[in-house]
Amino acid sequence: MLNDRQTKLLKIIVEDYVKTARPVSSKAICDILNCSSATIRNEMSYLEETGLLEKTHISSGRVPSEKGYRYYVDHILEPRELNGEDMLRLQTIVNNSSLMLDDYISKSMEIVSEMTNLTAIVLGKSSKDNCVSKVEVVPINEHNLIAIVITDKGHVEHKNLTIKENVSMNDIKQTVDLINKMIIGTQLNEVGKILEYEVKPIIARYVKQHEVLYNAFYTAFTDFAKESVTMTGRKNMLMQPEFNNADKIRDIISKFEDKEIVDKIEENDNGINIYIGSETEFDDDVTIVKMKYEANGEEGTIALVGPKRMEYDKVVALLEYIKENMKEGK
Amino acid sequence: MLNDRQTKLLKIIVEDYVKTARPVSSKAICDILNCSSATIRNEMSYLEETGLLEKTHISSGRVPSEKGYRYYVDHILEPRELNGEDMLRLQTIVNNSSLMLDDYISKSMEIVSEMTNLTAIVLGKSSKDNCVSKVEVVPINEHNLIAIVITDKGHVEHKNLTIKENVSMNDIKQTVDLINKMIIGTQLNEVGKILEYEVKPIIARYVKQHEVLYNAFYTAFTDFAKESVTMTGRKNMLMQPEFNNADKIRDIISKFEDKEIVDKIEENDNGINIYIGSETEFDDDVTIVKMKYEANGEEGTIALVGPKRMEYDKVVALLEYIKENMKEGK
DNA sequence: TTTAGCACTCATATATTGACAATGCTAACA
DNA sequence: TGTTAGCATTGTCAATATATGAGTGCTAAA
Repeated sequence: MLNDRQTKLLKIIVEDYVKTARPVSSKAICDILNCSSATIRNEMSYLEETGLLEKTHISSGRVPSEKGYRYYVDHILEPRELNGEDMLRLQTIVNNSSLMLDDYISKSMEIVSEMTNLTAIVLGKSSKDNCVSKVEVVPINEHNLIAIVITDKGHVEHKNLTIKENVSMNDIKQTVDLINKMIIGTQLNEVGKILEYEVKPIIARYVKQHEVLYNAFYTAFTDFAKESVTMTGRKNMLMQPEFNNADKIRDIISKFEDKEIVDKIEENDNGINIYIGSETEFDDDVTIVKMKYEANGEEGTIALVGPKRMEYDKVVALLEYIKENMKEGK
Repeated sequence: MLNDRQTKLLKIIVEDYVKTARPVSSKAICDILNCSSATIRNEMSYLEETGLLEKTHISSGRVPSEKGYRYYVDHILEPRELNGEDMLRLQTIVNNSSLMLDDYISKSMEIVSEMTNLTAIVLGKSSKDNCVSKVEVVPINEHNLIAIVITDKGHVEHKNLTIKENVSMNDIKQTVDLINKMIIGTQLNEVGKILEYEVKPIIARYVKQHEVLYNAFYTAFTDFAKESVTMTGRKNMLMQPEFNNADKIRDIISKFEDKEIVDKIEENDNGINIYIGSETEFDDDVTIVKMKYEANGEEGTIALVGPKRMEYDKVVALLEYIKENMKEGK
């Protein structure tokens, strides 16, 4: 455990380094803590022994280590009060009552990304537990149909179906009616089973080209499971000095293009979670701040990605603000 | 105009430089052209006077200038025959008959991006000239509806509508029926007018809360106009050595994030168009190869973006192959 | 426990050097 | 007239040296 002065010191070093991106020297701190640089150096070397600080080289100033950031986040950090300007920008979105939840979230995150210079990620609301509330089929021409599935939480997915053989409009209608009858109210991830074991046997009896039709719908439904990921402000974060060499940037970009890695962000518990450096499985210089939300029975995850050296207090405050204003029903 | 040997020389230099990314020396060419390096140097210096070649420094080998690439593309380039492996990979997509046009294109471009190490862009089929073929509204709960618009070419867009005041289900149904009656067959970019001048007056008479409903639908339709842009393989192109400094990469990434710049690619005539360096309004080191297509009455644009130093012959061959196989109706 | 002072270390910037890869030019040659 | 050999010239690249300054660790004294 750190004593009062050590805690203050760590806080100062983290926050100064976050601001300037330069190792913090003992001299720079004297004034703030009212003691000489030598005293600071003594304390610094203790914090370094504890593993909370690091030097970039033997005679450099100190930089927070990963453990240092972790300690800061766990024990020192308190959400910063939002400044008036930021508050105002977000407020206009909160107040726009014609926005539905999804739009409220993506718009807010766009702004947050800009305000923090971080990359904002909105992970597709996991629609697995959405229930089918309507299936619709619209013919485009002889061989093409559009299947539309709507869930009870307001998500819509559509898929174009191509049917090679001639299938009568009547058969199609019959199939759709049947599907509607059998699977309304079913959770999306259950639909596959029901189609296979309950719907298929029946249409096999009544519908002539049932194989063709069945396959078309089956692929349509299974495709709906895929989740969407949207990102904004990739460039913002890459402007940070920790990403000032080409290979580093390329690496980060590659990671972003690989959806699997982005998806991994989602596997964790509720509230705001902060993953620092190696904890991210992404990059040792990167921190990911993640928040699950639940509103109107719909849940999702938003995340901010940026250098370890980020304004944790501001980020947390912003996310909490978004969550706060989401609860009030949209 | 270049004589035969000069033409050959330019071709060799372009293709060698494309392959190796290193300035081409006179010595390296002797063998191919059966003459001494001095002779090559004489020819080279002529091509440099003409502005087709450049040096990176006074004693370096030669590199094609922008004008050199332009000359190569205009007068020398002939589409390379696709190699068996590439052909095969694309063929599997061509043969997958359950794919509709859009999917065929995006899947093909994904593969092309991988094969060429370029960034592939599929620009949203300009749906302006699509006609509305159906409008549907599905209620989610008291205050939220989903409006779905389907066009004759099989595009589907949907939008969640929030309605603050209490509106009766009956009013909604009436409005939707009316909209359906009035605007089916109308081009998307005409819908606005018809809504304003023909639909609005009528629902104003028959529907109680017409303002609320009308506004909801109006914003829904106007939003549909927005076009989609998808990109794959950004990272591929950034691996190229011309983008090996951080600022350059940052610059390119920023450009990609700015939709306006990407959209600009679209404003040009049919067939395959190649924009080199400064012609791109993107970056002097970048070439954009763009192809408009039209199939089944639907048109769109695909583009490949990469360094000027790209395999033009391969790129052209691939795009032509895609276009060829698209015509056969999907 | 704090502090002043000093030796020490390392990053950063700049200059120096030699090896090398090309070129341009000139003069000779076919 | 076109081609070529030879050589001086030029700039890149990598390795090495040099100076400067910022910051530390340690010690001894307050």
